[in-house]
This record gives sequence, structure tokens and C-alpha cells, in this order.
Amino acid sequence: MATPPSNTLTTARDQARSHVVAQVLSAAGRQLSNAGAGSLSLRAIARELGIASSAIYRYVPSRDALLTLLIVQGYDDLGAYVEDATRKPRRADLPRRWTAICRSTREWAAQHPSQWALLYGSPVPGYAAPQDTVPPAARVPSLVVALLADAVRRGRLDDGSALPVSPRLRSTLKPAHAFALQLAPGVDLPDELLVRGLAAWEWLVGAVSYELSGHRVGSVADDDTYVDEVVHRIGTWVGLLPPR
Amino acid sequence: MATPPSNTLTTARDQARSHVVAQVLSAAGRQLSNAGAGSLSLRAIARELGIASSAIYRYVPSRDALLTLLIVQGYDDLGAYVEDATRKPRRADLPRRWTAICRSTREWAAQHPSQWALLYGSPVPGYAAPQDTVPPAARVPSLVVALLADAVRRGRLDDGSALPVSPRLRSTLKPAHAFALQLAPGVDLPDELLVRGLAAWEWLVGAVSYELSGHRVGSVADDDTYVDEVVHRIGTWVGLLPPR
DNA sequence: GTGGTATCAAGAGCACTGCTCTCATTTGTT
DNA sequence: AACAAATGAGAGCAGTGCTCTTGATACCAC
Repeated sequence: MATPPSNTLTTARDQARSHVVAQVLSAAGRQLSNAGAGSLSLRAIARELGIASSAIYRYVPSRDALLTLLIVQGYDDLGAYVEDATRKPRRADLPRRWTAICRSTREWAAQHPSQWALLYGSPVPGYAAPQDTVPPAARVPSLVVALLADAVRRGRLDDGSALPVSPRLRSTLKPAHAFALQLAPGVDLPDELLVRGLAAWEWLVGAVSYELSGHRVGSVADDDTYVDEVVHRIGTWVGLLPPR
Repeated sequence: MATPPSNTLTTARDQARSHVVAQVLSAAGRQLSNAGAGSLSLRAIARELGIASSAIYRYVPSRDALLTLLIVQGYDDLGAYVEDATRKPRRADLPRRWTAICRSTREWAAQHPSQWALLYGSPVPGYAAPQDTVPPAARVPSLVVALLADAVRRGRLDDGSALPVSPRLRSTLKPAHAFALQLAPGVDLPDELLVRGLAAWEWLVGAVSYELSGHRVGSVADDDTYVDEVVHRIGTWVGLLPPR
């Protein structure tokens, strides 16, 4: 009897192995939520799983590698959450799609502050994000680009405040342009719009982090209404929303 | 002979003591720059100063307390740097004052990435910023408010895109209003402007952090020209700059 | 079935951390 | 000179990431 196709992992051992890996990841995620990335301890995970501390290293090469796995998982979780929320409005309802992106991003961050900090917080010095975190990290930005592409396609973009783009800026935007082109092959997003989209996304991330870090406590009584307001204003600035 | 006035600390011991404290802080700052907040080690500082590891605790109660000191020092350093840069343009030159705030903030962050991360990065879980970090943290925002107040005073604010402010939003902004009123007692900053100013500042912090975390690497070829552009656009959005 | 091998679990151990004791020494004041 | 406060050093505790060795599995080919 020939061995089963080796590309699908079906040997009982591999199955058990990936099960343990999943347990490790789950325990790590739980620990991350409770105590934050700083105090994530491999030994504590081993204790929780009831195995020796040294046995952890059969499943995860190092603490940094585990953090990388958690980062990828975090990006994917956030991406799925925002994609889900963005699917709810009708596709033609650009304003609602924009607010859905913003609100769901903030919601996810509020529900998973430690993972958000892991994704968009201070990078651990000496830790360079491996290449395999890039695609999952691009999921939400992809939604923004798709939204802008739809707006261009339907001619529903308010270009009232469009500014001329210098050649220097144009060449600087080449990578973003390539990203957008690959994502929405049909439409050609003008560089001017790319600046607005990228800046809007950076702003959103910044505002969420600002709130989560507690920097806004003394400035605003109710974060919800403030954020709602700013989400609206940025949407207007980008050209996706009418000026109310 | 009466003891010298006790409010001024002149006893030789106190002098030596504060000297050692300064050395500890300096070594901690150096270590922070090299290795980041995560791997800041009291024992390593003690080694560098040539004293026993336990002796550190005569000068700093705990690692968290040392981090707090570094945070306060960081805010003050950043505040002084930006204040300095903002003093250079003529006071009437509002556009240049705005760009000076943005550029100097970004410069300082680029020169002190670890301290920036300490100030605006992911908060250490379980670590609540003590009250004495609040005033130094408000230094740069104060500059923004002062700038806006000047703009209002001189009637040089472009209110073309001003939006109505709902009562709900108005009451949410009370703390910010109080902050501004205390800073610029003469002028009354409209709530509409407060939203724009606060949002602009949050955006700036977000963009700097975004860049420092390396999230922008795949999107833009030259960060400098991109940031210049966005600084200009936000300035325009706030109403401080003409639309080029 | 049996032998060989890759995998896994466990324990000991190293170097490091924050922090707390105790004890001796130095310093400043009365 | 005497006393008290401040300081320094060392040992020690509990914890960390990670490595090495040793012994027990489970798998796979013959």
C-alpha cells in the first residue's frame, strides 16, 4: 500500500502536532489579552498546557517567532472583522462603507487592545517584521483602496478640494500606485486620491491608537461622539462623504 | 546656628544624591536609545555606574517609576524641541508655525525613536500613567492651541469648510474647551475649531508613529516628500494654510 | 513482527531579570 | 563623641528565555 499523498498532512502525528500548536497559539492569545505582549511568557503557556517548559520549543522556535504568529493572526482577525462589517452596506453606499471601515476597526481595537498594540504599537527594537506579515497587514488598506476605486468608477468622488500633484510626489507614490493597480486593475486611481486615501488610513490608525493609549482622556468627554464626528470629517475630506 | 533653609537642598549628601539620580537617568536614557524600553534593565544600569544592583533602589523605587521619569523627561525634551522650532518663524507667519510644529515633532521622533515609542506607543499593560506626566504631555498640544488662538485673533483662519457643531458634540468638547480657555484666556476658540485642532494633532502623532513603526515602507518611496505633502494638506484642512 | 529512526517529553542547568532582605559602612547632625 | 539617617554590598527568591542531555514514544520500511 502506497503512502498517502505527502502534501496533505494526515499522519496522526502531524495532526496531534498541529493541534498542540493551535493550543499554544490559543493560550498565547489569551495571555496576550490578559497581560499584554510584554509579559507573554512561554513558561506560563507551558504551565497552562500542562507540559514541561522545554517542550514548548518543539512547537514554537522562540518567543519572537510566537509573537510573529500572533501578529499574523491579529492582522487576519482584524481584516476578517472589518471585511465583514464592510460587506453589510450596499456596495453603492459609499458613505456607509467608509464609516463601516472606520467603526469596525475601532471596535476591534477596543475589543482586542493588546493585539492592536502588537500590530500598530511601538515595534520591539531589534524585531523586524518578517515578510509573511505583509499580506495580512494589507487586508484593511485593501478595503480602503477598493472603496476608492468604486468611487472613481462610479464618478461619485468629490474632487472639490483636489490639489495638483508635483512630479516629485508622483514618483514617491509609485509603490502605492502599484498596490492599487494590482488590487483594482480596471480603474486608475489618480495619485491625488492615493495621498488622500493613505493619509486617511494613517489618521484612522493614529486616532485609534491615541484613544487606546489613553491620551485623549483629558480632552474629550465622550470618545464615541468625538470619533463619529472625525470619521465623518475625514470621509468628507477624502471626498467619499457629502459635507453633511 | 540655625539650619539653612530646608526648602533649598544644599546638604552635600543631597547634592551627591541628585547627581547619582541624574547619572541613573542618563544611563537609562542611553540604554533606552540603544535597546528600547522593553529591555531596560536596572541591573545593567547599576553595572554601568559601577554599583551593586541592589543599590539602584536607593535612587529609584522601581522599574516602573524609572519609566515614568523617562516619560516625563521625554515629554519635556520633545516639548522644548518643538517650542524652539516654533519660535523661529515670525509670530504672524501662521503657515510656517504650523509646519514648524509638524516637522520638528517628526524630527524629534526620528532622532529619539525609543522615547517616542515610550510616549505615544503601546502602553505597558497594567501601567497607568501617573498624574505628573500630564502637564509635560500637554506642551506640544499647547502650541497648537496657541497657534489656533492667534489665527482666530488675527482673523486669519479659513473657515470655508466649517461644519455645524451639534449640541452633543459641543458638550463632549467641554474639557478641550476648558484647556484652550485656560491657555488663551482672551480668545474664545469655537468648538468647531477645537475638533479640527485636536484631530490634526492626533493625525500628526499617528503619521509619525506609522512611519516609525515601518508600516509605510511598502506604500511610499520617499517619506519626506510624502509627509511634507500631508502636513500641508492637514494645515489646509485646519484652515491655517491657503490651498497652495 | 522487528529493527531503525524521527519525534517528543522531561529535567537539569545557564545567564539573566526585578526586587527584598540583612548587615556593615559611611556621612551629617546634635 | 554619640547617635541617627543614608548608603553600599551581598545573598537570596521567584521568575524569565533558551539549550543540552536523557529516556520514552510512535511511526515506517523491511
